[in-house]
Amino acid sequence: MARTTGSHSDITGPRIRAAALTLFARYGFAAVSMRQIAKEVGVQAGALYNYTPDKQSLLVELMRDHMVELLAAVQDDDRAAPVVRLERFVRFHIGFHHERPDAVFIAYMELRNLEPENFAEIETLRRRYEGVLERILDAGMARGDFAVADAKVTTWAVIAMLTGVNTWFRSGGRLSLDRVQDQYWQMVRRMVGSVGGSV
Amino acid sequence: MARTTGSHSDITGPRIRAAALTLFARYGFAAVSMRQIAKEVGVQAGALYNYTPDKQSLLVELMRDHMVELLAAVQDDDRAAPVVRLERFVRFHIGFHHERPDAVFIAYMELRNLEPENFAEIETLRRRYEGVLERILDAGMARGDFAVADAKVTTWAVIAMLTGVNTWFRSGGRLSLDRVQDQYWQMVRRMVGSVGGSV
DNA sequence: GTCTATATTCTGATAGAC
DNA sequence: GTCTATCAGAATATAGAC
Repeated sequence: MARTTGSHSDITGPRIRAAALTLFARYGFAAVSMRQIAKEVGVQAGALYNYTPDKQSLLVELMRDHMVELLAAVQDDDRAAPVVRLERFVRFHIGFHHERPDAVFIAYMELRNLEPENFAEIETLRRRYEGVLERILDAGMARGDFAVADAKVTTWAVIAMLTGVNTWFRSGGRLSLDRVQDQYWQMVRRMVGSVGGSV
Repeated sequence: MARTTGSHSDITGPRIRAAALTLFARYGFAAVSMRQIAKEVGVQAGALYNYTPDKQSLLVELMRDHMVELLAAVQDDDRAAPVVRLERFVRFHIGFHHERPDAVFIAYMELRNLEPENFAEIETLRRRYEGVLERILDAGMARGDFAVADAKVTTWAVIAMLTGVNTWFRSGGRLSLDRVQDQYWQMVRRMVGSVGGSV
């Protein structure tokens, strides 16, 4: 039996977050007003404050959820060969980020709008994600599969390159997502000095 | 002889642009008020409007100046070997962007705050810069020096990777700028399938 | 839980004195 | 060219009715 009255705490909360995600991504956190979010959801501005203490909390929750989801999904298996782990990481990063462009955009662009303690929290999560790739590179170097000058620099280079896909790739264009993942994997494989085609 | 009165049109204008650059980069265009800019310069808010018709013009002028400077500085010589041109491009991009982090940040982050015709103008300039790299890759493929699956995709991948340096590199840290340029050049050279060390 | 109404502060931009 | 003063509107957040 559906609810019958004006009580919608189970549905309004998610809708507020969804509206904030879309609007923050399109116009930027500072440019979006609480009234705009409320209008998108179909409630009055005052009603938002039943779900979030303030605008800043709305932003940091979106960013934290995104980073936590990312970390839960990445699933690196350190028993596999480094080159296999690296290929999985490259394809995963492109695919995961492609599915949530708004969250990715916010997570990378709105860091400067976070208050210091919130910034520190999100940065810790980001560094943890970077650590996944760095450990793969370290493992490959230890086995002699990769020839990388600096694992940290290479980590940043690879992640910047992969995240950049979101700025130009759109489904239905000249290239399929699979093909894009193939091309980036080829580039990354070469970058780390793993020229062999085998495992 | 120095000027003696309250007339400072030759100095206030640049100071306004400098203040806007710093503040927009730090807090974001939408989050910065004209009063904040005026305070940084040391004038009242109304005085700003002797130098700019509105806030939007201030933003687009900063972005246009940056892109025009970038295009004037890139200087590709198509008589040189593609691998030489590519190395110069990589080192140039990192060096140029390192010297003006605020302008780079604004040019990449505030596109969504541009009105449509301003956005179109800046995008044209950006595509022109990307074209410089794309032509280098095309030339290298035509000569068989590079083995690149897709020149456009590779262009975007390389530029994203190189621009990403600004997010982590700071002078005086573990690595010198020269060393960073060396490492990125090695990665790019491998990415495009140019494994030989000679010209 | 949502509403209306409002307190308070800030916004971009303009007018007119000097 | 810069100032003070101001307009008209929008911002975040809160109070209290229902």
